[in-house]
Amino acid sequence: MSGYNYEEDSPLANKSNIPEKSFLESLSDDGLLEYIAGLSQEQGEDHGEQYSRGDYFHDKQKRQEKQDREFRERYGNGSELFSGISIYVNGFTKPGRLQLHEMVVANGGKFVHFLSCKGRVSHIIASNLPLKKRVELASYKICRPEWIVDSIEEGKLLPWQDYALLSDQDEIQPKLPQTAIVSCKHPDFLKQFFSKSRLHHLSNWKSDLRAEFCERFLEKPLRIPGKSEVVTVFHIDFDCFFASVSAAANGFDIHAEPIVVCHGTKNSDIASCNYEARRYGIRNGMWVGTAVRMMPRGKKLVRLGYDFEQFELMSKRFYQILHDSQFELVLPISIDEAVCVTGYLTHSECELICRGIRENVSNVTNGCTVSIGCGGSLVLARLALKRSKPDGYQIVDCDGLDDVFWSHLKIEDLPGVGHSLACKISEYSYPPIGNLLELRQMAQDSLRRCVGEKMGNKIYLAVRGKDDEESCKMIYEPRQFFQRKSLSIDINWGIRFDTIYEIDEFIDRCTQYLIDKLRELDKKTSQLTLKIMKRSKDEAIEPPKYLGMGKCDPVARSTRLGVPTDEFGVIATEIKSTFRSLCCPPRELRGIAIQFNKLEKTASNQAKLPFVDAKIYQNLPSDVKSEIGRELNKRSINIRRTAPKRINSYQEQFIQELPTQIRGEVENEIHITNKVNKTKFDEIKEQVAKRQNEKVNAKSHFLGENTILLPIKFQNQTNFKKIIQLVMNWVDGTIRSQGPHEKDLRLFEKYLQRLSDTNRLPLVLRICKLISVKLELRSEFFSHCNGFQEWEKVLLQMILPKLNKNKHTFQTVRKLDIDFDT
DNA sequence: TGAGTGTGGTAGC
DNA sequence: AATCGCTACCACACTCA
Repeated sequence: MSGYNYEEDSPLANKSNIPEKSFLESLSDDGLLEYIAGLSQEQGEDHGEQYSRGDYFHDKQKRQEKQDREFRERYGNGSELFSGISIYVNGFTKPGRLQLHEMVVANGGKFVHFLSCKGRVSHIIASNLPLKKRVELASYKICRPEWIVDSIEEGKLLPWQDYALLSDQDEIQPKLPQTAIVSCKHPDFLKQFFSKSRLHHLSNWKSDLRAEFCERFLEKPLRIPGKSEVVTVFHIDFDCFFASVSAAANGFDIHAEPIVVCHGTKNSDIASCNYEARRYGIRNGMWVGTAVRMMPRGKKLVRLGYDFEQFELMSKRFYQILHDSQFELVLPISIDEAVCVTGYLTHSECELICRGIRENVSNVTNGCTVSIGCGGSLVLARLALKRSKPDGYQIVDCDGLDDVFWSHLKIEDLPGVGHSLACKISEYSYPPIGNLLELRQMAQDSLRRCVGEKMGNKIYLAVRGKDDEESCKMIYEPRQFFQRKSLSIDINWGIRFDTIYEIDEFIDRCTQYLIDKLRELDKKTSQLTLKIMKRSKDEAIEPPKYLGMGKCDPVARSTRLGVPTDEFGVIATEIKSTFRSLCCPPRELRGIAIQFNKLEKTASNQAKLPFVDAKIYQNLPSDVKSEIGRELNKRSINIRRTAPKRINSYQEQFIQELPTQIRGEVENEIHITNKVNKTKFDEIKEQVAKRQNEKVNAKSHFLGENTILLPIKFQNQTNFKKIIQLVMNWVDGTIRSQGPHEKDLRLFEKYLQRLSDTNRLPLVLRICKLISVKLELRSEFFSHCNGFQEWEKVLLQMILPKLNKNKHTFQTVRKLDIDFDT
């Protein structure tokens, strides 16, 4: 170890000269937070009395600055290897903390001593991390110290991912033989399902690649070609990616046997099949059983499983090659596919590039092949790619395109044209259009009439080798193009529930999943959509595919939230409430999708507002607390729990969890109450209190326990009884006077509407009956009163119509009564 | 006429 | 044993004021 002596540098002698106050004041916000964290951290260690807080920290601060300067002077050969990187070392490491500190600082990096403030640390170095800490630091880049050592040795910054600290659990846990399927009622369902879902992986990879593109862009703004510039586009794509990679990983020769990648043996989707399998007519997306039947007698079809890790690894190497090539833009399309853009290149230059890439990729992926299409526009590159497959490349020049090129392309080869549009187009004229050569003959107007304005235009341009404006955005406004605009989760497999409560729990878990992602993005949402898949009438309860969704009717409903939010309570409650409004009997549900539609950046003043962890604050030596407290106060820095819980009063939390509609009302009520408190009209006050009480009780009925983690309980007898009690008192109290107040009545009506919207007509019926009985009982004395007549009107004009309107659904609702325990 | 909603289609393997 | 049918985004038809 180098000869640094910390004690030597301690400017203890100076301590009396520095007024304590000015020291605190002299620190930046970050510095202050660090100071507090440090103080709290060191509190447990035996420091001795001679060390007072001011000196201690001042020492530390000065010492560190000095150290860093010295390190750099002594060792810094001007290396900027770690420039822009700031590391934090956690726990015991080899080499040790001090050595790492030295290495990083000497090479232009920053060394952070405390993890007090998020965002200041780019990497965490650790050799071993206990599970708890791992969870706590999950959002950081955590890698082993060898990353630093090796990077210095190599003289270049190595990818930290290669040194990522794997959890002990990951390593120790033995690979279990196929685990049984976890039911959708089980908390681990989502995790297990996603871990095996190819589509989930494809979607996630795509999002990650897009996010990475944006980050890259932010770091180093790319040169975007001008719209008038001539560009060359390379569209590069693996040949049957999953099949190739799985085959290579399992030692199969991709050319020798027909291979498919799938889970099962019968009604399982084929994610990918090699060209050998395609010779027999097998296609991606087919069921395995169908494919097996297409094989000639005696010929075997090889079935391989998914190896998502391997797919990811191969993709990483693929993209690495593209990034290392001299493209101006590398645009991610999917895990195995990218579009690369350069300025004008000659034909032979293009050829050189295509060959180079194909060879490089094959070298690093155990012989997997990519095909490349190259042309002067996105669409030409893509069409050329189609023609080049498999295992080839094609460079096309717009002017030199012959009829052969077009006649070999199918309508579905056009980007954005799938099965549905292809059918529409081919059937639009007689004889049916079969290839792009024929489609080129179609007039722009007919095309637009056939497939719509935009798509008609797009296709018209596409068959002439030109991109439409929308597709161009990928090149000319890539950041906007790859920016995420929504966030959602879809589950349409394995969904089999019996009760509404199980669905509530499931919705809670989905919501939590989304919120975690939302917070990672530092965003909030202001519009939600719930989409469900409901078994179509007359469809079998269990479809051919095991736990599949079968034929379903999709239904969607969206909600606007007044204020963008990332609160679990608000969102989960809203979704659960929306689910009820869609009237799907629990057993008929086959799929759920939840979307966050309008994403907004978390308000910057809120996001950046520094805060001190309450725990840390509590740990401070008591003599400093008050002083620190004052300083924090002065700077408007909050003390709060680390898991930010912004709701502090019971009432607020309660309101947060109400569905928006009701929330608005309750908030309004509270607003009125506050006003009333000022004007002190006792009578009104009483009325409002009563009304509010009634509302709150009504909400308790909806929400049951107020803990967000508990399932919503609808059968809470006590609460419903309370509501009835309230209503009855209300009727009693107003029957002999002027009748119900209009405002009260409106609230009451909304409550009834809510009940009927959420399939609880029996409750409405019960309220109806009780009121009717009450009126009957009172008719002898009060039938002449205004109030009596008003109530009769309510019964006949408001409540009964609701029941009648829903008569047709009453039958099904009846069946659900058991669930609602009325 | 413009804004908002729900539906449908497509893309990747 | 089966089986893991996701998810972001655009365009359109429709409704409402």
